[in-house]
Amino acid sequence: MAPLNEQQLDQLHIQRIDQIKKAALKVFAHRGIIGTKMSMIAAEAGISQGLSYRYFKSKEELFITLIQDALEEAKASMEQVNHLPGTPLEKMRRLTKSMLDGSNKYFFMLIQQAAGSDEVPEKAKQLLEQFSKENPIQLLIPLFIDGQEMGQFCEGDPYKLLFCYFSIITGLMLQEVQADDNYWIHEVDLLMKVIMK
Amino acid sequence: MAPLNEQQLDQLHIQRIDQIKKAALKVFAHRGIIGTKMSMIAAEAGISQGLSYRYFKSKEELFITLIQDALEEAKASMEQVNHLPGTPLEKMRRLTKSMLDGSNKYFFMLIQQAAGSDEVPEKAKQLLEQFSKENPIQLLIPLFIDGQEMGQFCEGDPYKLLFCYFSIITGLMLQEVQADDNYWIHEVDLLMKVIMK
DNA sequence: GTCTATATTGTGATAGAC
DNA sequence: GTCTATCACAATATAGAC
Repeated sequence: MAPLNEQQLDQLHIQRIDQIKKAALKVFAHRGIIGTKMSMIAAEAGISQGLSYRYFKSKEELFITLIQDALEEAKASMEQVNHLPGTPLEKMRRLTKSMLDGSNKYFFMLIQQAAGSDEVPEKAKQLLEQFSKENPIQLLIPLFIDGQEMGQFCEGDPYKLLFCYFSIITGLMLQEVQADDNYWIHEVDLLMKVIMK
Repeated sequence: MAPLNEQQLDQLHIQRIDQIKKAALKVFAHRGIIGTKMSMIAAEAGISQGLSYRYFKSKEELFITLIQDALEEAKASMEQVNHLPGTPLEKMRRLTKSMLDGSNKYFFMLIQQAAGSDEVPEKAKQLLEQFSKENPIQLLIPLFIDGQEMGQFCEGDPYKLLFCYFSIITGLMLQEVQADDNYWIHEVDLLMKVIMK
Protein backbone atom coordinates (compact mmCIF):
# COMPACT_ATOMS: atom_id res chain seq x y z
CA MET A 1 0.00 0.00 0.00
CA ALA A 2 1.23 3.45 -0.87
CA PRO A 3 2.13 5.74 2.06
CA LEU A 4 -0.56 8.16 3.08
CA ASN A 5 -0.27 11.63 1.72
CA GLU A 6 -0.57 14.76 3.81
CA GLN A 7 -4.27 15.20 3.24
CA GLN A 8 -5.06 11.67 4.31
CA LEU A 9 -3.04 12.14 7.48
CA ASP A 10 -4.97 15.28 8.26
CA GLN A 11 -8.15 13.35 7.70
CA LEU A 12 -7.05 10.73 10.19
CA HIS A 13 -6.11 13.39 12.70
CA ILE A 14 -9.57 14.91 12.52
CA GLN A 15 -11.23 11.53 12.87
CA ARG A 16 -9.25 10.83 16.04
CA ILE A 17 -10.18 14.17 17.49
CA ASP A 18 -13.84 13.50 16.79
CA GLN A 19 -13.55 10.06 18.31
CA ILE A 20 -12.11 11.46 21.52
CA LYS A 21 -14.56 14.33 21.65
CA LYS A 22 -17.50 12.01 21.20
CA ALA A 23 -16.30 9.74 23.99
CA ALA A 24 -15.50 12.66 26.28
CA LEU A 25 -18.86 14.32 25.67
CA LYS A 26 -20.69 11.23 26.81
CA VAL A 27 -18.61 10.77 29.96
CA PHE A 28 -18.43 14.45 30.92
CA ALA A 29 -22.19 14.85 30.42
CA HIS A 30 -22.88 12.04 32.84
CA ARG A 31 -20.20 12.52 35.47
CA GLY A 32 -18.99 16.13 35.32
CA ILE A 33 -15.41 17.28 34.91
CA ILE A 34 -14.17 16.14 38.32
CA GLY A 35 -15.97 12.81 38.25
CA THR A 36 -14.48 12.08 34.85
CA LYS A 37 -11.02 10.51 34.76
CA MET A 38 -8.94 10.68 31.60
CA SER A 39 -8.74 6.89 31.77
CA MET A 40 -12.52 6.72 31.40
CA ILE A 41 -12.50 8.87 28.30
CA ALA A 42 -9.67 6.83 26.80
CA ALA A 43 -11.50 3.60 27.57
CA GLU A 44 -14.73 4.92 26.03
CA ALA A 45 -12.80 5.97 22.92
CA GLY A 46 -10.93 2.68 22.81
CA ILE A 47 -7.46 4.22 23.01
CA SER A 48 -4.73 4.44 25.63
CA GLN A 49 -4.65 7.02 28.38
CA GLY A 50 -1.57 8.81 27.15
CA LEU A 51 -2.72 9.15 23.56
CA SER A 52 -5.46 11.58 24.53
CA TYR A 53 -2.75 14.09 25.35
CA ARG A 54 -1.46 14.04 21.77
CA TYR A 55 -4.75 15.57 20.72
CA PHE A 56 -5.72 17.70 23.71
CA LYS A 57 -3.12 19.19 25.93
CA SER A 58 -5.20 18.82 29.09
CA LYS A 59 -8.50 17.61 30.48
CA GLU A 60 -9.50 21.24 30.88
CA GLU A 61 -8.88 22.07 27.24
CA LEU A 62 -10.92 19.08 26.14
CA PHE A 63 -13.73 20.08 28.46
CA ILE A 64 -13.78 23.68 27.30
CA THR A 65 -13.82 22.61 23.65
CA LEU A 66 -16.87 20.50 24.34
CA ILE A 67 -18.63 23.28 26.21
CA GLN A 68 -18.12 25.51 23.17
CA ASP A 69 -19.54 22.84 20.87
CA ALA A 70 -22.49 22.30 23.18
CA LEU A 71 -23.37 25.99 23.42
CA GLU A 72 -23.24 26.37 19.64
CA GLU A 73 -25.38 23.29 19.21
CA ALA A 74 -27.93 24.54 21.72
CA LYS A 75 -28.14 27.87 19.95
CA ALA A 76 -28.52 26.20 16.57
CA SER A 77 -31.39 24.07 17.87
CA MET A 78 -33.25 27.13 19.06
CA GLU A 79 -32.67 28.95 15.79
CA GLN A 80 -33.93 26.10 13.66
CA VAL A 81 -37.21 25.86 15.48
CA ASN A 82 -38.79 28.68 13.52
CA HIS A 83 -38.23 26.83 10.26
CA LEU A 84 -40.03 23.75 11.46
CA PRO A 85 -43.53 23.06 10.12
CA GLY A 86 -46.70 23.20 12.18
CA THR A 87 -48.33 25.26 14.89
CA PRO A 88 -46.32 26.76 17.78
CA LEU A 89 -47.34 23.80 19.93
CA GLU A 90 -46.13 21.31 17.35
CA LYS A 91 -42.87 23.18 16.91
CA MET A 92 -42.26 23.14 20.62
CA ARG A 93 -42.91 19.42 20.81
CA ARG A 94 -40.47 18.78 17.96
CA LEU A 95 -37.81 20.89 19.62
CA THR A 96 -38.28 19.06 22.89
CA LYS A 97 -37.94 15.70 21.22
CA SER A 98 -34.82 16.72 19.32
CA MET A 99 -33.28 17.84 22.61
CA LEU A 100 -33.96 14.48 24.21
CA ASP A 101 -32.77 12.59 21.16
CA GLY A 102 -29.46 11.01 20.29
CA SER A 103 -26.23 12.90 20.74
CA ASN A 104 -27.98 16.26 21.06
CA LYS A 105 -29.04 15.03 24.45
CA TYR A 106 -25.45 14.89 25.68
CA PHE A 107 -24.80 18.47 24.66
CA PHE A 108 -27.72 19.71 26.71
CA MET A 109 -26.74 17.47 29.60
CA LEU A 110 -23.20 18.81 29.50
CA ILE A 111 -24.41 22.38 29.69
CA GLN A 112 -26.67 21.47 32.56
CA GLN A 113 -23.91 19.68 34.41
CA ALA A 114 -21.46 22.49 33.93
CA ALA A 115 -23.92 25.24 34.85
CA GLY A 116 -24.78 23.53 38.13
CA SER A 117 -21.19 22.97 39.16
CA ASP A 118 -18.58 25.41 40.41
CA GLU A 119 -15.62 23.19 39.74
CA VAL A 120 -15.49 24.01 36.03
CA PRO A 121 -12.52 25.90 34.50
CA GLU A 122 -12.71 29.68 34.52
CA LYS A 123 -12.96 29.87 30.73
CA ALA A 124 -15.95 27.54 30.75
CA LYS A 125 -17.61 29.64 33.42
CA GLN A 126 -17.24 32.71 31.25
CA LEU A 127 -18.73 30.98 28.24
CA LEU A 128 -21.67 29.72 30.25
CA GLU A 129 -22.29 33.12 31.76
CA GLN A 130 -22.20 34.77 28.36
CA PHE A 131 -24.60 32.12 27.13
CA SER A 132 -27.09 32.67 29.92
CA LYS A 133 -27.00 36.42 29.32
CA GLU A 134 -27.93 36.15 25.67
CA ASN A 135 -29.85 32.97 26.33
CA PRO A 136 -31.11 31.55 23.02
CA ILE A 137 -34.39 30.83 24.74
CA GLN A 138 -35.10 34.43 23.81
CA LEU A 139 -35.23 33.30 20.19
CA LEU A 140 -38.35 31.34 21.06
CA ILE A 141 -40.26 34.24 22.57
CA PRO A 142 -42.01 35.35 19.35
CA LEU A 143 -43.07 31.78 18.69
CA PHE A 144 -44.35 31.48 22.23
CA ILE A 145 -46.35 34.69 22.00
CA ASP A 146 -47.94 33.41 18.78
CA GLY A 147 -48.93 30.28 20.66
CA GLN A 148 -50.39 32.31 23.50
CA GLU A 149 -52.49 34.37 21.09
CA MET A 150 -53.72 31.16 19.47
CA GLY A 151 -54.71 29.92 22.92
CA GLN A 152 -52.26 27.02 22.87
CA PHE A 153 -49.95 28.24 25.62
CA CYS A 154 -50.90 29.60 29.02
CA GLU A 155 -50.75 33.24 29.99
CA GLY A 156 -47.72 34.69 31.74
CA ASP A 157 -44.24 36.02 31.07
CA PRO A 158 -42.97 34.11 28.01
CA TYR A 159 -39.31 34.10 29.01
CA LYS A 160 -40.04 32.89 32.49
CA LEU A 161 -42.33 30.12 31.29
CA LEU A 162 -39.89 28.97 28.63
CA PHE A 163 -37.03 29.06 31.09
CA CYS A 164 -39.00 26.99 33.55
CA TYR A 165 -40.00 24.51 30.87
CA PHE A 166 -36.48 23.93 29.61
CA SER A 167 -35.11 23.73 33.12
CA ILE A 168 -37.46 20.84 33.69
CA ILE A 169 -36.40 19.10 30.48
CA THR A 170 -32.70 19.39 31.11
CA GLY A 171 -33.13 18.68 34.80
CA LEU A 172 -34.80 15.39 33.98
CA MET A 173 -32.12 14.40 31.49
CA LEU A 174 -29.53 14.16 34.22
CA GLN A 175 -31.59 11.81 36.27
CA GLU A 176 -32.48 8.92 34.05
CA VAL A 177 -28.83 8.30 33.58
CA GLN A 178 -28.66 4.75 34.81
CA ALA A 179 -31.62 3.63 32.73
CA ASP A 180 -29.89 4.74 29.61
CA ASP A 181 -32.89 4.41 27.36
CA ASN A 182 -34.95 7.49 26.97
CA TYR A 183 -37.84 7.50 29.38
CA TRP A 184 -38.94 11.10 29.30
CA ILE A 185 -39.24 11.30 25.58
CA HIS A 186 -42.45 9.34 25.96
CA GLU A 187 -43.76 11.80 28.52
CA VAL A 188 -43.34 14.97 26.52
CA ASP A 189 -47.03 15.72 26.63
CA LEU A 190 -47.06 15.51 30.40
CA LEU A 191 -44.21 18.01 30.59
CA MET A 192 -45.78 20.35 28.10
CA LYS A 193 -48.72 20.85 30.43
CA VAL A 194 -46.46 23.27 32.28
CA ILE A 195 -46.64 25.75 29.43
CA MET A 196 -50.06 24.84 28.06
CA LYS A 197 -53.37 26.49 28.78
CA MET B 1 -14.92 23.79 86.46
CA ALA B 2 -15.61 20.20 87.39
CA PRO B 3 -14.46 17.56 84.89
CA LEU B 4 -17.11 16.34 82.51
CA ASN B 5 -18.81 13.09 83.38
CA GLU B 6 -19.31 10.24 80.99
CA GLN B 7 -22.74 11.33 79.88
CA GLN B 8 -21.55 14.83 79.05
CA LEU B 9 -18.71 13.44 76.98
CA ASP B 10 -21.15 11.27 75.10
CA GLN B 11 -23.27 14.33 74.52
CA LEU B 12 -20.30 16.20 73.08
CA HIS B 13 -19.43 13.26 70.88
CA ILE B 14 -22.94 13.20 69.42
CA GLN B 15 -22.86 16.94 68.84
CA ARG B 16 -19.63 16.66 66.88
CA ILE B 17 -21.01 13.84 64.80
CA ASP B 18 -24.07 15.93 64.00
CA GLN B 19 -21.90 18.89 63.14
CA ILE B 20 -19.87 16.85 60.67
CA LYS B 21 -22.93 15.16 59.21
CA LYS B 22 -24.67 18.47 58.66
CA ALA B 23 -21.65 19.90 56.89
CA ALA B 24 -21.11 16.79 54.82
CA LEU B 25 -24.76 16.59 53.79
CA LYS B 26 -24.63 20.06 52.34
CA VAL B 27 -21.43 19.49 50.41
CA PHE B 28 -22.26 15.98 49.20
CA ALA B 29 -25.71 17.07 48.06
CA HIS B 30 -24.19 19.78 45.89
CA ARG B 31 -21.06 18.11 44.58
CA GLY B 32 -21.49 14.34 44.82
CA ILE B 33 -19.14 11.93 46.53
CA ILE B 34 -16.23 12.27 44.10
CA GLY B 35 -16.49 16.04 43.76
CA THR B 36 -16.42 16.38 47.54
CA LYS B 37 -13.03 16.48 49.26
CA MET B 38 -12.75 15.73 52.95
CA SER B 39 -11.08 19.11 53.32
CA MET B 40 -14.30 20.79 52.11
CA ILE B 41 -16.38 18.99 54.69
CA ALA B 42 -13.92 19.84 57.43
CA ALA B 43 -13.88 23.49 56.36
CA GLU B 44 -17.68 23.63 56.26
CA ALA B 45 -17.81 22.11 59.76
CA GLY B 46 -15.06 24.41 61.00
CA ILE B 47 -12.72 21.64 62.10
CA SER B 48 -9.44 20.23 60.87
CA GLN B 49 -9.16 17.67 58.09
CA GLY B 50 -7.81 14.89 60.27
CA LEU B 51 -10.42 15.23 63.00
CA SER B 52 -13.17 13.98 60.70
CA TYR B 53 -11.51 10.58 60.75
CA ARG B 54 -11.94 10.33 64.53
CA TYR B 55 -15.69 10.26 63.94
CA PHE B 56 -16.00 8.50 60.59
CA LYS B 57 -13.47 6.00 59.46
CA SER B 58 -13.72 6.96 55.79
CA LYS B 59 -15.41 9.26 53.33
CA GLU B 60 -17.42 6.28 52.13
CA GLU B 61 -18.74 5.49 55.58
CA LEU B 62 -19.79 9.09 56.10
CA PHE B 63 -21.51 9.12 52.74
CA ILE B 64 -23.39 5.89 53.39
CA THR B 65 -24.54 7.12 56.79
CA LEU B 66 -25.99 10.20 55.14
CA ILE B 67 -27.72 8.21 52.44
CA GLN B 68 -29.40 6.16 55.15
CA ASP B 69 -30.53 9.30 56.95
CA ALA B 70 -31.80 10.80 53.72
CA LEU B 71 -33.83 7.76 52.74
CA GLU B 72 -35.44 7.62 56.19
CA GLU B 73 -36.20 11.32 56.03
CA ALA B 74 -37.75 11.00 52.59
CA LYS B 75 -39.94 8.16 53.75
CA ALA B 76 -41.01 10.09 56.85
CA SER B 77 -42.02 13.07 54.72
CA MET B 78 -44.24 10.93 52.57
CA GLU B 79 -45.82 9.26 55.59
CA GLN B 80 -46.62 12.52 57.31
CA VAL B 81 -48.48 13.92 54.34
CA ASN B 82 -51.71 12.12 55.21
CA HIS B 83 -51.86 13.83 58.56
CA LEU B 84 -51.64 17.29 57.06
CA PRO B 85 -54.83 19.38 56.90
CA GLY B 86 -56.64 20.39 53.73
CA THR B 87 -57.67 18.91 50.40
CA PRO B 88 -55.41 16.53 48.45
CA LEU B 89 -54.21 19.46 46.38
CA GLU B 90 -53.32 21.48 49.45
CA LYS B 91 -51.55 18.51 51.01
CA MET B 92 -49.50 18.02 47.89
CA ARG B 93 -48.51 21.67 47.82
CA ARG B 94 -47.42 21.52 51.45
CA LEU B 95 -45.37 18.41 50.83
CA THR B 96 -43.70 20.02 47.84
CA LYS B 97 -42.81 23.10 49.83
CA SER B 98 -41.43 21.07 52.72
CA MET B 99 -39.22 19.20 50.25
CA LEU B 100 -37.82 22.42 48.88
CA ASP B 101 -37.40 23.93 52.30
CA GLY B 102 -34.44 24.11 54.65
CA SER B 103 -32.35 21.08 55.39
CA ASN B 104 -34.94 18.66 54.03
CA LYS B 105 -33.91 19.97 50.65
CA TYR B 106 -30.40 18.62 51.03
CA PHE B 107 -31.65 15.14 51.84
CA PHE B 108 -33.67 15.00 48.65
CA MET B 109 -30.80 16.48 46.66
CA LEU B 110 -28.44 13.89 48.06
CA ILE B 111 -30.72 11.05 47.03
CA GLN B 112 -31.05 12.56 43.59
CA GLN B 113 -27.31 13.04 43.22
CA ALA B 114 -26.55 9.53 44.37
CA ALA B 115 -29.25 7.88 42.27
CA GLY B 116 -27.95 9.56 39.12
CA SER B 117 -24.35 8.59 39.70
CA ASP B 118 -22.61 5.25 39.41
CA GLU B 119 -19.58 6.23 41.43
CA VAL B 120 -21.32 5.68 44.77
CA PRO B 121 -20.21 2.89 47.14
CA GLU B 122 -21.79 -0.51 46.63
CA LYS B 123 -23.64 -0.34 49.93
CA ALA B 124 -25.23 2.96 48.96
CA LYS B 125 -26.30 1.50 45.64
CA GLN B 126 -28.07 -1.32 47.42
CA LEU B 127 -29.89 1.04 49.75
CA LEU B 128 -31.02 3.21 46.87
CA GLU B 129 -32.20 0.24 44.88
CA GLN B 130 -34.16 -1.10 47.82
CA PHE B 131 -35.65 2.36 48.25
CA SER B 132 -36.77 2.65 44.65
CA LYS B 133 -38.38 -0.80 44.83
CA GLU B 134 -40.55 0.05 47.80
CA ASN B 135 -40.69 3.69 46.77
CA PRO B 136 -42.55 5.72 49.42
CA ILE B 137 -44.28 7.55 46.59
CA GLN B 138 -46.64 4.61 46.81
CA LEU B 139 -47.81 5.97 50.14
CA LEU B 140 -49.27 8.92 48.28
CA ILE B 141 -51.36 6.91 45.86
CA PRO B 142 -54.56 6.82 47.97
CA LEU B 143 -54.31 10.58 48.46
CA PHE B 144 -53.80 11.09 44.76
CA ILE B 145 -56.80 8.94 43.86
CA ASP B 146 -58.92 11.00 46.25
CA GLY B 147 -57.74 14.09 44.43
CA GLN B 148 -58.57 12.58 41.07
CA GLU B 149 -62.09 11.73 42.23
CA MET B 150 -62.53 15.28 43.48
CA GLY B 151 -61.45 16.52 40.07
CA GLN B 152 -58.32 18.22 41.38
CA PHE B 153 -55.76 15.98 39.72
CA CYS B 154 -55.66 14.83 36.12
CA GLU B 155 -56.57 11.35 34.95
CA GLY B 156 -53.91 8.71 34.45
CA ASP B 157 -51.84 6.17 36.35
CA PRO B 158 -51.30 7.67 39.84
CA TYR B 159 -47.88 6.15 40.43
CA LYS B 160 -46.56 7.28 37.09
CA LEU B 161 -47.88 10.81 37.50
CA LEU B 162 -46.51 11.12 41.02
CA PHE B 163 -43.17 9.72 39.94
CA CYS B 164 -42.98 12.21 37.11
CA TYR B 165 -43.95 15.08 39.36
CA PHE B 166 -41.35 14.33 42.02
CA SER B 167 -38.69 13.71 39.41
CA ILE B 168 -39.27 17.23 38.21
CA ILE B 169 -39.07 18.68 41.71
CA THR B 170 -35.86 16.92 42.64
CA GLY B 171 -34.41 17.42 39.19
CA LEU B 172 -34.84 21.15 39.54
CA MET B 173 -33.28 21.23 42.99
CA LEU B 174 -29.93 20.21 41.63
CA GLN B 175 -29.88 23.00 39.12
CA GLU B 176 -30.44 26.19 41.02
CA VAL B 177 -27.39 25.36 43.01
CA GLN B 178 -25.40 28.47 42.29
CA ALA B 179 -28.23 30.81 43.11
CA ASP B 180 -28.51 29.36 46.57
CA ASP B 181 -31.79 30.99 47.41
CA ASN B 182 -34.81 29.01 46.58
CA TYR B 183 -36.15 29.95 43.19
CA TRP B 184 -38.48 27.08 42.42
CA ILE B 185 -40.34 27.31 45.67
CA HIS B 186 -42.08 30.33 44.18
CA GLU B 187 -43.08 28.38 41.11
CA VAL B 188 -44.77 25.47 42.80
CA ASP B 189 -48.07 26.21 41.13
CA LEU B 190 -46.46 26.10 37.72
CA LEU B 191 -45.01 22.68 38.47
CA MET B 192 -48.23 21.37 39.89
CA LYS B 193 -49.89 21.85 36.53
CA VAL B 194 -48.20 18.59 35.56
CA ILE B 195 -50.47 16.64 37.87
CA MET B 196 -53.50 18.94 37.78
CA LYS B 197 -56.58 18.69 35.63
C1' DG C 1 -10.01 15.88 71.67
C1' DT C 2 -7.87 18.44 68.38
C1' DC C 3 -4.31 19.83 65.41
C1' DT C 4 -0.18 19.36 62.36
C1' DA C 5 2.84 16.46 59.99
C1' DT C 6 3.37 12.46 57.21
C1' DA C 7 2.60 7.92 54.85
C1' DT C 8 -0.04 6.10 51.06
C1' DT C 9 -2.73 5.99 47.21
C1' DG C 10 -4.80 7.71 42.95
C1' DT C 11 -4.82 10.84 38.95
C1' DG C 12 -3.14 14.28 35.54
C1' DA C 13 0.36 14.79 32.51
C1' DT C 14 5.01 13.60 30.16
C1' DA C 15 8.78 10.81 28.14
C1' DG C 16 10.64 7.23 25.73
C1' DA C 17 10.18 2.53 23.40
C1' DC C 18 8.10 0.48 19.45
C1' DG D 1 0.94 7.37 16.00
C1' DT D 2 0.30 4.59 19.76
C1' DC D 3 1.38 2.35 23.96
C1' DT D 4 3.67 1.56 28.50
C1' DA D 5 6.28 3.35 32.12
C1' DT D 6 7.00 7.06 34.95
C1' DC D 7 6.96 11.74 37.21
C1' DA D 8 4.64 15.17 39.97
C1' DC D 9 1.11 16.44 42.63
C1' DA D 10 -3.28 16.25 45.09
C1' DA D 11 -6.33 13.72 48.18
C1' DT D 12 -7.31 10.06 51.56
C1' DA D 13 -6.14 8.31 55.71
C1' DT D 14 -2.93 7.68 59.80
C1' DA D 15 0.31 8.84 63.51
C1' DG D 16 2.23 11.54 66.82
C1' DA D 17 2.56 16.12 69.38
C1' DC D 18 0.01 19.06 72.46
